[in-house]
Amino acid sequence: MALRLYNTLTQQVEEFAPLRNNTAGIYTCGPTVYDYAHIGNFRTFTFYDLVRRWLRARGYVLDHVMNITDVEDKIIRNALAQKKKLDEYTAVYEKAFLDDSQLLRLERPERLARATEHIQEMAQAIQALTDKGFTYCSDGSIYFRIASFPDYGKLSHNDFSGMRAGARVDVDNYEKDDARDFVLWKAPKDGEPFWETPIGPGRPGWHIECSVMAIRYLGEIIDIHAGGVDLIFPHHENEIAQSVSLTGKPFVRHWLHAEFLLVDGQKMSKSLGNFYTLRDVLARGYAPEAVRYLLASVPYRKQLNFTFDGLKSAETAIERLRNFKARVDGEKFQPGTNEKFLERTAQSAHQFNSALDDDLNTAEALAAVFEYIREANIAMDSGEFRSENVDAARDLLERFDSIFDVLRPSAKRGSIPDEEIEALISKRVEAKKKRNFAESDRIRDQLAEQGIILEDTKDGTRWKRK
RNA sequence: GGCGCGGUAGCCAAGUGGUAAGGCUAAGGUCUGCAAAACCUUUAUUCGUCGGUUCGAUUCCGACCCGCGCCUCCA
Repeated sequence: MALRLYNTLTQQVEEFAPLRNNTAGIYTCGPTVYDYAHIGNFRTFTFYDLVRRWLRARGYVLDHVMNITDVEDKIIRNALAQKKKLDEYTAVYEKAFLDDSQLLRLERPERLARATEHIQEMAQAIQALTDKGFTYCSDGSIYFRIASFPDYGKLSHNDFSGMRAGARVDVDNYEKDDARDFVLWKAPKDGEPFWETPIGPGRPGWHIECSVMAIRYLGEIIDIHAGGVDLIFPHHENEIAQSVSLTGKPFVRHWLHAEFLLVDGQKMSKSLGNFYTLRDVLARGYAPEAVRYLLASVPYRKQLNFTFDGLKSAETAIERLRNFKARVDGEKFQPGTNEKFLERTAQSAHQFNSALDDDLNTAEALAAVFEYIREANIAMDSGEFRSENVDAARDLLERFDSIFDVLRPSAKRGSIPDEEIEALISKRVEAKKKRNFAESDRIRDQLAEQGIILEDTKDGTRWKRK
């Protein structure tokens, strides 16, 4: 079965097929680097990562561009307050974003595109829109005239046809002809950074960067454009208006939107005090993989209520997966093949694939894996699992981990080295042989204090870091 | 008010016109020198409410109730 994805535009699940035979052109709305990204932002970014990984698993070559918005009102305000140059200010948060992404094992897109590095191209695009009659000027700023774009509202399924607000004043005190119109280019204001361009001095509005950079790197029609649901209106609606007006072609074939992460049943906000950055969560001692697992385990079109209980539950679930992997890798099985169980493994792999093909149903994919693990454990306990079943089990785990990527523990600082652990374990084995359980338990407790858990199996002692 | 998402066991959550996946938690048990890991058993006659269609609905239709989000800052 082919990969099927829900398309916000058509409100239907549609088969994915890229325009350029095997290459998927993807544009995702990235961070605005005015502050640390919070885990709600990372829910969406984790979703992008899953899209990437699953497309690759399905044989597509990725051509993925993500923007970094490094010029915008809040950035300018904060940079001014700290008396810093724009790029000096944004560099801190861009780095923080990339570091956090790495902790969450989010793959780097093929290209990261900074808004400030494409100002002249944006100016050109705005000029082109002006030449075609889609814009107007007001107080040195340039606006897009929504009245000139009849399809406005198609993505968000809003009907604006009856709505004709008169001239009004927006938050920036710029004059607009129509409430729906949005700014393409902002005239310079006192003390604020601006760029000299053929369309005059100023800085770009928010929406134009995505249209310009997407078209620049991916062509006029892109396969997938993704973001959070809050971007559907007005951001993506405005991107469509600009891009289609510019090229005369449909802009995007699949619009994908991730639902919100909630905290205490509400959208995260600083005023409610339910605002967590990744740093906040890790500072409480949770592993980054647990965050990744939690964010990935709830299908992206469903709101996800973040709780620390949920994180704990994610950690335990990961433990179970890792324990199983350790068993597959470390246990000695009787020689031979259990054909029936090979079939069972293939069935689980198929179930896993079908779940992800079905609009990235990660919950169902996980269920397939856990069900398999339970049955494999039973087969191992009863001796029905044979040495030649190991490879298939490993393949399944690898396929799982190529998407979820939680099996490898994150390095923890300050742990004792492996050799030291092994040495202590040998001492303990000796003590146990002599039935000196007091000594063997003492060693086990000593290791436990340092976060090392021992497991005695019929094939010897296995250990892991907690 | 318009648009969108959702209401399934203590918590998270999948799913189907034919009688409820999976994870976590809890209790009991098997295994173990004791643990750990693993396994077994138990936990929703029921899927927001009320109607309708149907031999049969959690799943389709209608109405209603509740939660969340967007409606020119926003993942």
